[in-house]
Amino acid sequence: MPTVSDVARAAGVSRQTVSNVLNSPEIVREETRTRVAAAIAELGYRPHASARRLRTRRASTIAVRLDPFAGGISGAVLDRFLHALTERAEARGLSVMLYTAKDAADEIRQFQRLVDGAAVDAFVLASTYDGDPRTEWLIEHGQPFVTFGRPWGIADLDDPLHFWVDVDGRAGVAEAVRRLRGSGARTIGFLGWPAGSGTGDERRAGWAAGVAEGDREGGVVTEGPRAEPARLSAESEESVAAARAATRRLLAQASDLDALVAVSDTLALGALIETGGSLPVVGFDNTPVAEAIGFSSIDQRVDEVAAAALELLELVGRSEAGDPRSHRLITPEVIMRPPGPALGLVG
Amino acid sequence: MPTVSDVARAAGVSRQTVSNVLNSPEIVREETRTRVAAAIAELGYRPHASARRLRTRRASTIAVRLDPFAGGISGAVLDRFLHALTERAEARGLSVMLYTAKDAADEIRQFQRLVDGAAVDAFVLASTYDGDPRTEWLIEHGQPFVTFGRPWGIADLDDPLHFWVDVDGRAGVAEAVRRLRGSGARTIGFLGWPAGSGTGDERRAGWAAGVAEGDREGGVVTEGPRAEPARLSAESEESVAAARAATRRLLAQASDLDALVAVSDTLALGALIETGGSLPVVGFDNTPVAEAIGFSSIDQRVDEVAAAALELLELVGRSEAGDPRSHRLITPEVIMRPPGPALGLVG
DNA sequence: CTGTTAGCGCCTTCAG
DNA sequence: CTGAAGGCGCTAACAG
Repeated sequence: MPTVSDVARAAGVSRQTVSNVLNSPEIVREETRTRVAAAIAELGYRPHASARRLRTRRASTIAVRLDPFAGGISGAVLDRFLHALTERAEARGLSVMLYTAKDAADEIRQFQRLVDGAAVDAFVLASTYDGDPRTEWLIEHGQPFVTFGRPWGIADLDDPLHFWVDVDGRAGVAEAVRRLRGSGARTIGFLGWPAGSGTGDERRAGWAAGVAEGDREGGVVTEGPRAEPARLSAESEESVAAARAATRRLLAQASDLDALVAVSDTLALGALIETGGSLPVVGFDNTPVAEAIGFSSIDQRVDEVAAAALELLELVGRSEAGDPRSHRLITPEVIMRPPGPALGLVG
Repeated sequence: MPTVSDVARAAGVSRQTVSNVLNSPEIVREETRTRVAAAIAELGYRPHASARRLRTRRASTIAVRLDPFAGGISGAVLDRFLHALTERAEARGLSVMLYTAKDAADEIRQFQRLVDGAAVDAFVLASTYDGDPRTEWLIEHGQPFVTFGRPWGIADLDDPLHFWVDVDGRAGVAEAVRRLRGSGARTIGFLGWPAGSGTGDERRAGWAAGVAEGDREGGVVTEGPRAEPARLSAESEESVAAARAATRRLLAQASDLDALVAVSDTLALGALIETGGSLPVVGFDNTPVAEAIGFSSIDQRVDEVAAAALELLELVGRSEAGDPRSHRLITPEVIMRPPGPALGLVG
């Protein structure tokens, strides 16, 4: 492989000029630049990434953790995010490197390894939780990072050192309720996870807000039964079987249900199976199953998330306290699919 | 960060000795080794990956293409493979780097980029096809690679330069037929892709073999109707809707069907929906959907595939013509799940 | 704008 | 077994 020296010799300039043409072309005279470019093309020169890394002390690589495949229908969201991230990163001249970890402590050891070896110069984390030691470590060690998922500690939400992107589940679910009402549904239930998961609580709040909004519009008093959503909501673990049971409970306590919003496609599927498709159900994540079976779902728009994450990475370190640019909330998209016939569970 | 020189000074040895302790500890005297190790631990020294790469001209990194998310239920298999690969690679001191490509030509450009930049020193390709230009390029340029998927050109199957791992779909489907028969089914149909896809044809062949085997055991003459499988087989595109239509056709021409094997979980799902769960159906890929809904499926054992792929990578270049070690066929696992009630489509 | 000088941290000679 | 040089390919500083 030719090196900068070869190119320099061929173009009749110094090595440094070649380097300039590649890294700061604007400071090189037009004529010289084209001559060098010609030599580069002719020799088929390609910069040697390792050498550049050693010199610049930057890897132009971001690390992403790949969990040991949790399974479940919704596990695929992170994979989709990864696809999107890889594509966007490439466009910015960044590479994506993967690592795995058993737990947070193990992951921190991986941080050490990757940082010390200068293999990587930024991290993208998913699935953050309250008091996450990983973000603490990264902040403490001055490592640039972005999380997909907001920090769930209240005080951290505006931490200018914590750059995050998240999907506004609350807005998404509220919009789904609106859409269901638009197509005639009046009593809309919710199938959620047990309280305590930040994500799930947000989505439930979105449903409650959507229902309250409908009640106001419909002239229902705030104390009325439809404005008290507890009766219309049930909790379930993330499994189809549990979702079926929860749906049964829900129908028992609210036989007037017109439609359901579920916190995940897994739960939505359970509800669909249990009801035989007689009720419109909206899931969350717009997984391949939703598409295959043909039920409505809320898409996280991982593509936007990936783009935002990379934008934020560029700001890391340059942000002031309270800078709103240190985080980004993406509004998901409600994908409505015609109910009933497409499902084929009833007929 | 401390460097080898710092460690050497602290331990009172030369830089080279430190390097030896790290790379070929057996040639260093025990006592020196422990002294150096102590210095390493005390200073918190970590080798600098970029510097090492520059010197050794090896990246210890393998590249994997991440497709722009094809969607579909079965797309997840590659993701699962990626998870497994990352884990296994890490254990061997290798990193996994991702790239994307629009088409084969684009992918070859990526090869160029990654190879010339010395960012990567081996490739793992998935979804190979007959006359794949990618493998040709890699062989021509002496780049180590393994494919997940056998080369579908007949002449290439034993090419000692083409290292591949694949899942034995034929054996898997034959075993599924056997298992269905074991639980009482006598007339077992097949729902496949249109002929021409290597993978699909193999799976169909496995079904035909399994049926013929059952006929022999049952004392049926080879010319009998059950030994002529055409009637029991239908073709469908990879979509739930198409699978439902194909299932209808199949039932029309073979109303005596006891069970079905499908070439994919998508088609299996279509068959299940169409039959309302009244027939046992075995899918392929053991996707989360199969697990969630509870139907049987054939698992590709991506973990074994990943392990085999990495083993093969170590052999690349050292293999002689006809060396059977240049490829590996993994037998998939048939996961039987109790039918009917778990599905909940009927009751 | 261009050229010169000096390493980045490591490992592979080659002598001791 | 250990130590002394040299250089992988690149770019940050400076001097012209």
